[in-house]
Formats: sequence, C-alpha cells, structure tokens
Amino acid sequence: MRKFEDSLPLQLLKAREASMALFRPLLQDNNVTEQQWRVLRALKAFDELESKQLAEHCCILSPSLTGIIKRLEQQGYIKRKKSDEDQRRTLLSLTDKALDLFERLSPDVETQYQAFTKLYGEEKLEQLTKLLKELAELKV
Amino acid sequence: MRKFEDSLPLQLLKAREASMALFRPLLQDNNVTEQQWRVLRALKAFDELESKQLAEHCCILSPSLTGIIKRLEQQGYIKRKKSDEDQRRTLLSLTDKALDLFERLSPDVETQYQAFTKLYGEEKLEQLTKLLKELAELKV
DNA sequence: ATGAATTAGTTTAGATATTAAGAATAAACA
DNA sequence: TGTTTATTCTTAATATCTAAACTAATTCAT
Repeated sequence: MRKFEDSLPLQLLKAREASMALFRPLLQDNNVTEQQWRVLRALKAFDELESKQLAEHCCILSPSLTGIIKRLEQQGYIKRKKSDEDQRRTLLSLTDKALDLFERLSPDVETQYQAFTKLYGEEKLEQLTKLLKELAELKV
Repeated sequence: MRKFEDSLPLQLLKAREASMALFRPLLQDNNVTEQQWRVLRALKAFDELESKQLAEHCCILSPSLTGIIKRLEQQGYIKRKKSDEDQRRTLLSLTDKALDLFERLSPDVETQYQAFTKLYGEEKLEQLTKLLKELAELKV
C-alpha cells in the first residue's frame, strides 16, 4: 500500500490547511466560520439559491447546511423565502448586513490572496488550479 | 474579490472529496471513519508515536485526537502506554487486530488507487503531488 | 532549590460532518 | 381519482472540528 505521506487525500488536506491559514484569522476576527463564509460567498456570487444548489456549490451536505443557514439567519446575514411554485423549496439570499460584511472584508481577503499568489507563484497556481479542476470533475 | 469557484481552498476541498470518494465505501464497509483510518495508517508507518506527533502527521487537532484515540482503543485497534522519561507523554501503537485489518483492506485500497492513477494519469498525479507539497510547506 | 514559564494531553462548548430516517410536498401513473 | 414514487428539507445520533480554558508534568531562571 502507498506510503502514508504519499496519500493524495492527505496531501490535499494539508494543502488546504495551508491555504486556509491565510484567511482563518480574518474570518475569526469577524466571528464567521469557514463554512459560513463559503455559504455567504456562494450567495453573493449567485444572488439567490435553493438550499440544495447551495449545498452543491459549497460542498456541504444538506443536514449540515440546515444548521448553518439557521445560524446565519439568526445573525441577520441571510434571508429565506418559500418558493411560490414548489412549496418544498427554500430560496436564500443575502441581507444588507452581509453585503456590508463583504465591503469590510474584501480588501483584506484580496491582500492575502495577492501575497499568497506572489509567494507561491502565479504560474504554479494556475497549473494547480487546472489539475485540481480535472481531479474534481473525475467521475469515479 | 476572486470569483467563488476560483477559491483555492474550495478547489482543494472538492478535489479531496473526489479522491476520497474512491475509498469511503471501503472504509464504511469496515466501520472505520476517515480520521480513524488516517490515524491507523500513520501508526502503521511509524510503529510508535506520541499523541502530538500523531496529530501533526494526520492533520488532526489534539482535542479531536483525544476522542479518536479513545474510540480506537475501545475497538481494540490501538494500545497506549505512558512514556517512562516523561509522564506527560503517551505512546501509541497498533494491535494485532489492526494489522489484520490492514491485511484485509490493503488489496482493495491498492486496486482503487491503481484505477484512479490510470484514470487521472500518472504524470499529472506526480505534478499535482509536487505542487501540493510545495503549497503545504509554504510558510505564510 | 523554588516559583514562573513551557509543554502534553484533556475537557468544554458550540459548530459542522456523516449516515439514516422522517415529514411535507410534488410528480408519476395505474 | 387514489396511490405510489420522487424530491426537498429537516431531525436524530454519533463522530469530528475549532478555539479556549484547564490539569498535570517538566523545564528554567534566579
């Protein structure tokens, strides 16, 4: 069997930890968890999403999302409404408070990203992105 | 700010999900969680480890490891003993039952890895591994 | 030698992951 | 039309993550 350190899932996990180390302090200062931030970013990108779509975009399972949405709603960052056509579906979108949060955080996030890109190398980042995308799209 | 889908941490997360999809069924059939499997593999690679070293190798924080070790011990997969020189340290190692588990699982794990390597491409896998390693070692 | 830092490991509290099962609504279909 | 089947979302149970505080054992400077 493959050597422990050569395990691809482990390598991906460690790389992810390293990349998140850049942003974790920023999020923590604003009392937003990593998953909450992922949800907020997805909603900002798509304006309005159903819970199921949101789960797919964020790579979060529905049961987890139920709780995350509940807490984000309590904190006033997102609002929900029932779909008119299909009463099973819930439509989610950002509040103004969430947009304000983006205004506050974006500059620092961008700064961190720039610093990282410079440190790691722009071409290498592009290569990596390409390889990761192909891996993620692999249907096994 | 960077587009949602271009987020590196998200890309790494999705790639990891894709790669774990190969092995999750195997682990589930044997009632071992992903994290437990990581711990077992690390102990197999290093024979004997302290809790703290184990945490670093597996990318698991100490508080999580406390519970994981407790359950693995209850299941009879690992044994612990106190260090003689330093009573704070705990030394961990595998039991015969764990070694049996490896005997049973290794062939299937290997098969899955081969299939994946062939599907994704050996050179690409090497490239990816290299890029991930450099990323993980980046001191930010 | 002794009291202040350090260190390994645990506990706690709240949030999330994972699987399975349940509730409500909608679609399919005899 | 009435029943089955599918889909969306939630609940439940257990395991893990994350940050912070805590205990016990060791080290270190004075």
